Amino acid sequence: MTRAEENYLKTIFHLGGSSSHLVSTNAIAEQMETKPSSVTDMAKKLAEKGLVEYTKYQGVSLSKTGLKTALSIVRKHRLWEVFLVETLDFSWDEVHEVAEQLEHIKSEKLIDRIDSLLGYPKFDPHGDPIPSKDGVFFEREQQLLSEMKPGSTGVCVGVKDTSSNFLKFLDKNKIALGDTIEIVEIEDFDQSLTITINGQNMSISHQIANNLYVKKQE
Amino acid sequence: MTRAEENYLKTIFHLGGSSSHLVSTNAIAEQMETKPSSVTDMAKKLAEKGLVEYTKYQGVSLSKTGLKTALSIVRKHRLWEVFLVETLDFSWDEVHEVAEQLEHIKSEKLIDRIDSLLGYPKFDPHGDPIPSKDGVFFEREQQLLSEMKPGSTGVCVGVKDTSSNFLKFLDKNKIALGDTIEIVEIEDFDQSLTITINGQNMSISHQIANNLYVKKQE
DNA sequence: AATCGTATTTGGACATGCCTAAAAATACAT
DNA sequence: ATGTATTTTTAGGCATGTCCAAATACGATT
Repeated sequence: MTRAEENYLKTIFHLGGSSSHLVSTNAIAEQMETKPSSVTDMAKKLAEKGLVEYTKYQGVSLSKTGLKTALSIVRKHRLWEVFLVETLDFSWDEVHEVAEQLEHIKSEKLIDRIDSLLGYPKFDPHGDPIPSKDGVFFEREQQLLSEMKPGSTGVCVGVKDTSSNFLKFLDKNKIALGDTIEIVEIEDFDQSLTITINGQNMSISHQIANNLYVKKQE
Repeated sequence: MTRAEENYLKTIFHLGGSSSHLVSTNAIAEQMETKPSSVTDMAKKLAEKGLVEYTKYQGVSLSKTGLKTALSIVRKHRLWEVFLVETLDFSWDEVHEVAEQLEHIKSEKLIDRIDSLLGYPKFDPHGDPIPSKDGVFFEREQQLLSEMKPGSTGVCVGVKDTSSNFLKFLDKNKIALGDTIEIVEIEDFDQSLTITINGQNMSISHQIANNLYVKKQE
């Protein structure tokens, strides 16, 4: 299993290509910043190896073993992210790049020991769930802050955009996972929100709210 | 800097190719388990990039920047080995393979934090010195146990052979770095040694003694 | 059902890093 | 000094993974 193959499987997984949902050549190319023709080549190769199902002009989806492989890479990526933040004091906006490299290290013992060192975390620093050794993970009940109604309350559980810029913005405004947010009001003309967080009122744009996952409080 | 380039530089360093000492194509090929013709190709490429000096039919040696790069890879390899043993409870005979992969991770911050986490160790689990960030390291005063005279005493400081087999042998016989060894006698016909270690007498073959570094005690 | 525009695939090409087989240079004999 | 053995290089090829440009298929519209 080469690094390129692993990256393709991971991307297909992130684009929802599990359980026979088809992902288009174009979508993969865009996500990976490569060309559709390269994707076609790799699709053939992965299909050959039984890691994806591929139908010409239709798209690809992960096979059972393909999904298993993808999950193990995602697991490694997210565990390394936790390690970088928890053990080495990286901030959550600088872990992605390094984890992209570390996720390809081949040693089951290594990742299991890291898992144990960290106390078997269930979520990574961005709130994404970490698959267990045997590929099980819980999709947490969540929705975008932008989908909530005024008057409702939620706990911040994850981010959709994991770009450094967005994460730094959250840091600067003291918005962190675990914080409780109440929606006070939504402006009609630009969809911006007034929220209460940590006892303070503040205004955030629709774009921000559209990239923050919250868990609705009853 | 590709992974292959890094591996070549590391190998040249280990074969003593610093400070204008020439290393032969064949030696590199053998060490890397590849063919001499491949080495020639890479030698040209590295010379092109200014990382080695290369004269046809003579051999290669590291340039200043080549040495710097090699040292940074060796530093990373050895720090990761310490991390695996100290933090993740790997045994010293199973760290090499994984460290071979980890040494290629590109993140200065990562390795510096690992260094700090470990308390800036000076030696790796096999007793090899760890270069500092700016490439400085101390070659410890040492000699092979097989070169010592009967009646002399030394402290075990390193291993020459780092193969899993040899290291497991040492474990099994309770020989560890830091132990004091006294040479009682050397057999004439097979060069085997009788030594006192941890208050016990034992016999070891010449081959074993030829792979153990000790520091002579005055 | 024909057409237009987009998505996808094909064919040909390139860089990297490796290989084999043959040629060239060097080293070592006598 | 000359021939032989060894080392090293060259030449040509192969696999991986990428790209571009051209050809092809799809699907939405009419």
